[in-house]
Amino acid sequence: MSDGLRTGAMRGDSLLFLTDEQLRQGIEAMFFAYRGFTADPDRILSDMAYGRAHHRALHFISRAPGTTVNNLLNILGVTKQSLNRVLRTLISDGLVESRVGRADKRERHLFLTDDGRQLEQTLSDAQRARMRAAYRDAGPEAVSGFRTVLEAMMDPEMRRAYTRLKESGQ
Amino acid sequence: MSDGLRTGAMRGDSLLFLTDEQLRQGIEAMFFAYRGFTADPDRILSDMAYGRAHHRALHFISRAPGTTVNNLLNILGVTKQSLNRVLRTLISDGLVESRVGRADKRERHLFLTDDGRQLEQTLSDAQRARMRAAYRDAGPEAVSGFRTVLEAMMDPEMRRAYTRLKESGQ
DNA sequence: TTGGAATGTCAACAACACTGACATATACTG
DNA sequence: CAGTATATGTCAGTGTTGTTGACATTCCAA
Repeated sequence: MSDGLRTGAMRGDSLLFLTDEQLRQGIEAMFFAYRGFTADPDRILSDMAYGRAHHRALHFISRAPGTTVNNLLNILGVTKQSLNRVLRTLISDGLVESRVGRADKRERHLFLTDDGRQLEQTLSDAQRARMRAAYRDAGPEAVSGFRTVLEAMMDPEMRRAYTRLKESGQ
Repeated sequence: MSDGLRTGAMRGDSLLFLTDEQLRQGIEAMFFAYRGFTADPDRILSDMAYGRAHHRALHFISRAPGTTVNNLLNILGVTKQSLNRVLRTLISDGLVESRVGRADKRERHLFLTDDGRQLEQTLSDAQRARMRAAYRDAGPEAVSGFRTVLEAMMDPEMRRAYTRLKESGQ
């Protein structure tokens, strides 16, 4: 790696980072890192009757309280049948509340209950702890590059969803 | 948290990248990017009787021909029973060859057949194309940061496996 | 040589995704 | 108002991929 390159440097030596070998290393890095990324919440959830799908639902409901089922569907990229199975258990277990829409009564708006918030917090804390350690080790410039590449890797539609969430957040 | 900073780069403005909001954005970026990361091979595989697990097996056998089942197990992080199901179909479909070990007859060494190599290539090409586009858009410095953060996010054991592969590669 | 460890296989089950079909309530439109 | 579209929920069936448990084979060391 190393490489100063960049500005006047995109010729000759450069583009080395686009070799098949470099790309393959990136692919493997994504694979191994994603395993770490999900490991901690998975461990916590394995003791309960929940799985990764429940975590994802809790995360995005927490992030966008009042979101509709349809919106959540699009963000998660699963079918309504699949999401419904997850939501049903979360609602009946009292972690998520579903309120009929005021403007459009067909819609259901989703909120976390106190219990839901608490579980989400537990999972989130575990995942953030790993993220924080990685960020700290890598430093701010690496983090910036990390986010840039991830964003470039998304499907355009998901990039829009991501950007929307990001802007609503801060 | 906080902690002994770093060196030149961490003063004043800094540590902003460690706020919960920043971490959450990183988490979401990982989620959405991973979807993109797997989307292209998944699309190709959905027409066949194979899935993502088959792709992973093909990838790592291609990367380390002659690897044993046990070694593959550790890299993939699944149980031997789970891997075995995948390998069985790949072998019976003539994409992977399993040879009994010479030194230790308990071991099976795995190799891709010509057909296996061809499918692996097809999947790999699709995945690399997206990776290449993302890398190109982001630039070499961002790529360097990307890899640094991913590496820091891995479990130590996986980081070792990753490093070993990386060094065997180039 | 015998017992334990390593390796791999088979069977059964669970989680979570998918498709397809259909029901219900509500909203919109001509 | 009638008819169509939308949002949600549900049932049934299927596929992939993970899990445990049980077991056979092979190797190695006491």
